[in-house]
Amino acid sequence: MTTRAFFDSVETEKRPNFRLRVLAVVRRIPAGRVVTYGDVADLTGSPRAHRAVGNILRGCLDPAVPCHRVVGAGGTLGGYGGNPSLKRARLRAEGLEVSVGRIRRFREVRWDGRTRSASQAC
DNA sequence: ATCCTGACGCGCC
DNA sequence: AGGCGCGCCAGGA
Repeated sequence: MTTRAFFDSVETEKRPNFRLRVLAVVRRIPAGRVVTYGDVADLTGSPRAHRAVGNILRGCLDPAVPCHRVVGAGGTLGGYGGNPSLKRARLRAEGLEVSVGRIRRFREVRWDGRTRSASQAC
């Protein structure tokens, strides 16, 4: 199944597996951009499921899912399976600045979920 | 079906 | 400014 077909199937279903929706959203996050757990929950259609989102990402080992781009509210780092340093490294590798456990210029790098391509001006 | 657990969020000390 | 506690939701036992 193509990526597009996968997204479509997820979008069209009324109440598809929450996990699939979460993964679908996370996969859309452009490199160099971040979203909060709450944002992901919102994009999946369950605005208050932010906590469940973290639960889902907890056991996500799929490299196709850039879960390091999912951060805490306000730009806090959030969790990463006990490897916050790895999360920082990956974010920095994408050009993001992290200081004292917070994403710098969070407002600017926060992805709104609208664009799928990373047309991000530095 | 019920209870418990969190990679959370946010209001309140 | 920082920490604590309660609320919330989907999964798994």
